[in-house]
Amino acid sequence: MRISGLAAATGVPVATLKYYLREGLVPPGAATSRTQADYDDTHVGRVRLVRALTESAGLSLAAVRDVLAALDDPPTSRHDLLGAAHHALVAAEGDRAAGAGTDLSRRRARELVAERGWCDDLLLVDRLAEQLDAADAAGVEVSDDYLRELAAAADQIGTADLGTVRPDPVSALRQVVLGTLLTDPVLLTLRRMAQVRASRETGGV
Amino acid sequence: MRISGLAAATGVPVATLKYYLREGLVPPGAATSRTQADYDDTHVGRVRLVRALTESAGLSLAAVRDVLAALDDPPTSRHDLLGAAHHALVAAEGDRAAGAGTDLSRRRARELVAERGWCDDLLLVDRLAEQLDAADAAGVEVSDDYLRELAAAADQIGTADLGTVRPDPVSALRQVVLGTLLTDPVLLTLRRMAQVRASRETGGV
DNA sequence: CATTATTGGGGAGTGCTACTCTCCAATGTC
DNA sequence: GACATTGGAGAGTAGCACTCCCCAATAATG
Repeated sequence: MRISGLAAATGVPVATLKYYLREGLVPPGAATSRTQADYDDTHVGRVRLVRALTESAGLSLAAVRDVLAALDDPPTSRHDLLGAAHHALVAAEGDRAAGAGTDLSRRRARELVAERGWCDDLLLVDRLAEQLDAADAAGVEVSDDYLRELAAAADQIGTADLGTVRPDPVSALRQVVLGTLLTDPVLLTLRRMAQVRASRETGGV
Repeated sequence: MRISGLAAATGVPVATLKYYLREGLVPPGAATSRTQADYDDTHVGRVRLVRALTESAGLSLAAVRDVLAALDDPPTSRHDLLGAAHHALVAAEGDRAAGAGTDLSRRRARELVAERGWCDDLLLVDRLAEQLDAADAAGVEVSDDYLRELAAAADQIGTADLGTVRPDPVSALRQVVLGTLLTDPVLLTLRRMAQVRASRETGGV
């Protein structure tokens, strides 16, 4: 399959594919001559993956590149797999995290983590603290009780996420990283649907 | 307070505040002369809100404008409040929804909604269908069982969301819309934390 | 009252991202 | 042999979120 075939198979314009190739988001095809290369199904999958991560998960191309690099790498030691996965996830997401949140919100975050028996990954705790600060600054009060309920729901989700994983380390990494990124928007949509249901039940509002 | 005071109070540069004023994201201050206007605490709150929605919730300025417009409007009829809220939320988020998803995924989405007893808001169902398609295209399989678990967790969250609301209609709208937008990232962070916990429990992986 | 600083307003410029266009000689196809 | 297509690379584009600069009018200061 030549580049126009790849374009036809994925619905992505040839010019954009060339751009992805240049940027290293899609590996080059097998060159059959100086002006011809052959693309196969793995390329089709790659292109679709890039589109899904940008369009649905909302990642930037730079973030996509990081995620793909993490997936392609043999994850050094197999027991550090989830660590690698989260490194990829966290790095792929907001770089808007320079500061580390207020002392107060960091304490709240750390207390919640401790209460749940979660590990206190510094990156994640800091991020949570910043998000709590942002809500506070916007005048939205996030109570401890409410936060606990969110955490309980997250706990269920985390369990479900890991439940889908096969023991095979490479596909597990792929499954967790991509699955999480691609079902984040799904989760938020479900949340909105559930809100509508909840509002009906609590009366007309 | 003049514009420099507003800048000092919010940490946002004067040039940026002027830009927000021009774009109508922040209402003009009370003009005390042709070259002077007075800003008060409501302006400080507005600016902080804009920053929280862009930096933490990841909205574009255009989306922020839509959300603010929806909040400022008297919500026509008070019983359509959640409807207004969701209209604001949905409109504020992805416009990347032109198509409507595969027939298959739309059916899956509608079945899930029916199973949960949720209302089948067309906009939300279509969005969910597209997100499922994106995951599928990327080669990530989302099983029905897994989706059900996500929905169950979402149901809890939706209940918790509505539980924080006071019967006062105006503050309820504000609470739901802003609360949802600002705790979406919180929820995703908690999910990642829970994944780390789950991975520890299922063995070293 | 004179001088200096600041203000609101607005146009234009910046840096970044994700493409998109144009050109080229080499190659494939009919 | 004529024409279309390809890979490669440079340059151009559109949109976004600022950021800079200039202006005359005003406020603050001595």
